[in-house]
Amino acid sequence: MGTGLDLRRNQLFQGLNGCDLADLLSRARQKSIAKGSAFFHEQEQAAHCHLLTGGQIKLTQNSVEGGQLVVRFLGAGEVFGWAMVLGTTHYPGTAEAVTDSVALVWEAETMREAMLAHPTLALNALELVGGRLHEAQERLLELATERVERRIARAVLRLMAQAGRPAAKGVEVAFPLSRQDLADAVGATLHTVSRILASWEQRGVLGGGRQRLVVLLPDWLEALVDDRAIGQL
Amino acid sequence: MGTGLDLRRNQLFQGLNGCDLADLLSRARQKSIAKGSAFFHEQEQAAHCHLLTGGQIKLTQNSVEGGQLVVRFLGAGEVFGWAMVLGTTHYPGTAEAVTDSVALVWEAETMREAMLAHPTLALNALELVGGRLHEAQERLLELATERVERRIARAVLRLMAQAGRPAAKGVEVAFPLSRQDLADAVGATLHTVSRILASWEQRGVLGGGRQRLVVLLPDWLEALVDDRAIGQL
DNA sequence: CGCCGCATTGACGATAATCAAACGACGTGG
DNA sequence: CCACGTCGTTTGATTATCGTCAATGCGGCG
Repeated sequence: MGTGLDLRRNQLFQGLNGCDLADLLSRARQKSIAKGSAFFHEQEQAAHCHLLTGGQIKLTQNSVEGGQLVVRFLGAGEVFGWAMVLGTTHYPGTAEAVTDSVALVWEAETMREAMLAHPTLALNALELVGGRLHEAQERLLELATERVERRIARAVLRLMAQAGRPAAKGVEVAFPLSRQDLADAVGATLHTVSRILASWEQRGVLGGGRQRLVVLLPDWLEALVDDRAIGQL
Repeated sequence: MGTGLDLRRNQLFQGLNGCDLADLLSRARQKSIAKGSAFFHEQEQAAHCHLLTGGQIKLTQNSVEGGQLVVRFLGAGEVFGWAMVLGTTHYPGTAEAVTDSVALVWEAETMREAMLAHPTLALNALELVGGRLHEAQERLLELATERVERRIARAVLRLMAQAGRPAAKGVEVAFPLSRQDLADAVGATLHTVSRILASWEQRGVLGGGRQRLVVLLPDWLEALVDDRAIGQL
């Protein structure tokens, strides 16, 4: 569709033959969402299944008294909002576009039928969810056992790996994210994050500014994550 | 097999016809593990898929520097240790028996073939993992936004729902668990958990002792979880 | 030009970790 | 059967990490 995204290479569609894929695609609808709006909101009835073909989104969950958690950031090619396919009737989170975004949308029922007809598709989905579960448990371990600074370092490295783009000096995270977002991703407050990032900036580990993040010394962050106390100054 | 566990009712096997189920079962091996030992350890090569038919186990993950997280407690009828089916080559955690336990064990490959042959099975698995993912994300939100006391309350209520057994007075958690286990389940230290449980005991919310837990006032815990500050004394 | 949302910074306080010690129950072996 | 040792638990004192409260600065957008 001219977006440069080859769906045959998508993890979800591996092993599916061309005709079947085309058939499945013909059953999808396209949905465009402007930056700042959402594909769906937490607690809404979940009847669809989404595949992001362009743009970037942020999956969030809200606790009763104001707390927010960024479940994950995602970019083109990733599946999301498929609660119904996974056996949940309501969306567990909100999918907000942080960039103008486009997604393919199927009726959950259509996707389930396709999986029954093409077990490969179901197995691919199983691996996909398996991967997400694995990640979630890794994060749980980190959140339960590590302190804030290291968790932030991990988050930054992940963002770099996922949305990194070489910049004038260092690697820029091509993803508009506020300190608040980062805080919500690691389970900390805006303030703590700001302080820590500021200290990293002083040491020349990081650059950036308003909604931007540029990693200058990834190795330094890796060292911080891989424990050892780092040669301080 | 005389364990009183009806596998036809198992979530994983729903919608599978009797013959196919019998066939699949005939391909399983049985494995017994004594209390204190493990079905498998974190980081081991994962070539199998397990279904607990008797006993109780504890799934744990260890962080580099000593921290431990209890991923989940589970009882008869639950699937576990199927990393390979979910696309991971090594077990992400350890499955330790807290009671003498028995499990059916398949080669991961066998299970994958069965899923290809019976898409229903794959869809059931997908829902199962979907549920686990959902739980994991809920825990992430809690861990990131709530205080220790409330997290403990939640954990206790969950344990009660999962392994509760009416006792002389109140409901006993039929699961041998130490304060340390509970601490590792909520991301706190043994000491903090001990203190909080002690305070609950004083108020008559809880009873129990060494490795035992008896909930006397579940409503009180629910109130604690559902926020509002509770009428103190 | 002025407002609004994002970010920075400081002071303070509290939650929960860490350090430290002792107790009680249970199981084991003498 | 009792003594002993181990493991789980309790409790106290102290500290530190991080959240809360508060105020100000900055940059973009209307």
